[in-house]
Amino acid sequence: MTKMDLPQAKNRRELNTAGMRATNQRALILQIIRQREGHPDADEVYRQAREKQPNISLSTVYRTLRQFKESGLIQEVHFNENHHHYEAKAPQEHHHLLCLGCGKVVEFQYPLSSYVKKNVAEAKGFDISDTEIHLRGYCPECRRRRK
Amino acid sequence: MTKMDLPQAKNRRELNTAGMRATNQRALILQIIRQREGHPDADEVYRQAREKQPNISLSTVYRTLRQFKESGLIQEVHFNENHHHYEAKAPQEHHHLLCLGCGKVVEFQYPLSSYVKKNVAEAKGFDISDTEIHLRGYCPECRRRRK
DNA sequence: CTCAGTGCAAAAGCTTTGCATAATA
DNA sequence: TATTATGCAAAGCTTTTGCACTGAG
Repeated sequence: MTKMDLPQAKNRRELNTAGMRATNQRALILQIIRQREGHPDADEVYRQAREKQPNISLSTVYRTLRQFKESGLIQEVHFNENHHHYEAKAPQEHHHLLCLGCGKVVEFQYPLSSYVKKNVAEAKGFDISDTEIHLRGYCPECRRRRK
Repeated sequence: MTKMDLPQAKNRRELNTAGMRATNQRALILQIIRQREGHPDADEVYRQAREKQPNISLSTVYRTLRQFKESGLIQEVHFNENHHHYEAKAPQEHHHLLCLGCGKVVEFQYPLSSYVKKNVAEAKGFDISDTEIHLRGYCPECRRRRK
């Protein structure tokens, strides 16, 4: 057991608020996703979690990610792959630019989703809760390499 | 063997043009994806293909879908799931509205992608080849049901 | 005739599940 | 103490791969 740090304590409270028991595993997983740059998949979260809690199981990671997603703490992102990636629910809505060459993911913000949401959703009568926009292509480095 | 119909012949020529051998399996799979409404996954394509060609194997379906995707004949669509869906490369760029209640997928067109492509991509130096936009929410029927 | 493509079976990756044990509220 | 959550192992689903055989060019 290492000493409890502040973000951990805050995360625990948040878990309780969200109606879940605040276990060490959940607090850790939430912390990992929030601190981490990028968009880890389940296995990356698992590997990082084991550094702090060597006994944590992959099932727990999967179960936890699913729950966090359902309660809105994190978001699932779907890239070109057969598995999911996750990111903390961001305060600012943003979207993703994927490089088909090196796999890099760049985030961008654009005052576009609320616009699309309003126009398209209302046209079809949908009540939209989530917008995912991916652009795929080649980043500057890969463009140069491929030239 | 049923008599050869015209779309089949056209598809065969197209396969040759794309640099692949025009096998019955490929012609059939291409036909299925093109004729079909919706966004079948590999298993749906497989089941439908077996009605015409009972010996076709699931591996062939997977291999073929991957190739078609790589040569640009079809596109992969990523919904909320652990597997891929496919659709014919459409003449008109369009995007998807997903209902979280009943799973329905509605397509919509929006003069947005070229705009986003131009503005966002250039900002980051990307060369964009593909735009995927998903809106998730509840369709009119499900909204009523959930009320 | 040659080589790309296929079918089959087996393996590989990702995710879920059943159940006994441990930890939270 | 009463659940809820965890760990482990096993199973499930989607996708890929190896190899001998078939079929297109």
